[in-house]
Amino acid sequence: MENTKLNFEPVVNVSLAKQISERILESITDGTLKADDQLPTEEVLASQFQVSRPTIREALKRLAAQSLIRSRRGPSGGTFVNRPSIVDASSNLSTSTSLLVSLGEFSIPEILEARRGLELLCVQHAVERRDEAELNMLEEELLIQKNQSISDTEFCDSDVRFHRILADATHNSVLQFIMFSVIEALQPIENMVVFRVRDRKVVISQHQKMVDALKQRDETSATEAVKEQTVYLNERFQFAQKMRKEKRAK
Amino acid sequence: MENTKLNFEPVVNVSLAKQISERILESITDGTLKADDQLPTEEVLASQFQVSRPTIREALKRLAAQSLIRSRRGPSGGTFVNRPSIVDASSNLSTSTSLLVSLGEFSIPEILEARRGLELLCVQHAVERRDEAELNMLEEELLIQKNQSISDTEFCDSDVRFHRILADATHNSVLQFIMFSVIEALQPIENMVVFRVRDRKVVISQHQKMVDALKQRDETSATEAVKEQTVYLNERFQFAQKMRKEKRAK
DNA sequence: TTATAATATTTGTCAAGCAAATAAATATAT
DNA sequence: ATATATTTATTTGCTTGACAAATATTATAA
Repeated sequence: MENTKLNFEPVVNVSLAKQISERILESITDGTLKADDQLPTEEVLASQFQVSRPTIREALKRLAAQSLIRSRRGPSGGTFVNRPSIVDASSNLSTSTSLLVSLGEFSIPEILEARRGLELLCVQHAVERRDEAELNMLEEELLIQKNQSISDTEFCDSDVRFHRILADATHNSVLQFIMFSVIEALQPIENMVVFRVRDRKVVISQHQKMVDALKQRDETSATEAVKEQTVYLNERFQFAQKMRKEKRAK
Repeated sequence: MENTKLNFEPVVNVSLAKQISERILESITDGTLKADDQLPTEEVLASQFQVSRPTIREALKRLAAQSLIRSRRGPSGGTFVNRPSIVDASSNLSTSTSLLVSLGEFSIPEILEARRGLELLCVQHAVERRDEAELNMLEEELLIQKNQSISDTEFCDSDVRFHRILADATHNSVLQFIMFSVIEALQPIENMVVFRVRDRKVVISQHQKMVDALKQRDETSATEAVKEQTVYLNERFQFAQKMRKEKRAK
């Protein structure tokens, strides 16, 4: 028979630092701690939580790793709550996505499929909302890409920027947030696998078609260009894979 | 005139802990450290990096915060590299997305627009790839939702699960990854703003339509259902906002 | 042979203090 | 009187040394 009187709370087997970081995180999410608010000094926190300073520091480092807080030394220094920027969150997302990619949790076809869908989504909105500044920036990148003397790395960097501008042109920060991370995390392997074999000119012509379509607010044409590029990348990827297989067979 | 001889490297002004965590992260991303590999003990790391143990611990905590490593005490204990799971990465993403949401970096219309696009993308693939198990799970959730005696919280939880199954049915782990986080992070505010006013029956009928469409692999109907739901949620949101405004005017 | 106890190893935590950065207050020189 | 340099106080950054707690291995005893 169960003893209903003995309804103990589970004994915490979580490190103090983790508990503390979670408590502070809670204060941030529930609004008790707002952006740019100052936390008590480490010493005060230590006495409040009844732990030592190193333990407090470990807890703070956990939060700093997520760029939720920042610290500065000196008087009027201390630890402050960060205004969480989309850029910071994106870069965090990128690193974890990159890791998932590099450890093979995502397959290349899956990635290409996802990118295709997301990018189609982006251009649909971008066609409606793009402004002159974005068009100019896209043209600028195109100019860089057309310059045949640039290195592969420079070309890839410009490619990433191009697609980021495309995401910006949606004027939807949620889509921007997702696309920033996805592009940055997924582009490297795309390039590694696909890029060496593909012809820059084809990619440039597809980019040109996108820019033209955006200029004329022609959704059909923009969509077509994205699809063309995905198909092309897919082909190149298949080809690269076949090459590798043959090389291994030798 | 510049002295080209004096081409100093910039003096590092980054904390030791951060530098160390970055070095270890590098080892993980470049494959030197593989999943489940054991790191040297804290003491060894301390002597390798020529710093104290607390500093090493701060560095490790940064990595632990991103669930990149885990630690266990005792002999044959130590610190190990985590196999990065999509679930872990998703939950990390969710927390940072939630934060961006709660601090108003994303507006509700933006969120709804993004969700609409992403969900349309999902059902397009789900229609083709869904299997019997997923259909059954969706039906199960529908049954729960139809039960009028459940609480609002239970209904919302089921709603989240429903949309997660929808993402699973794409059989694309990249899309799953993105949708898991987006759904989890964005649903709460959707519910907060939208749910109290909306009629469960409408939502259920939309869900039913999605399931039916998936069953018959009818993309048009599935797409329609998603659009219907988005439009409905948008209306409810507008209404809720209007209500609040009038209340404030009183 | 099996159960129990001792032991060694490794992370978790603490204590106390010095180092370094930095803003504010103070002193000094012009 | 103003500008500049110096001191000082405060706060994080980091170190040393130590003990506690968990836990696998080994040794011991029934």
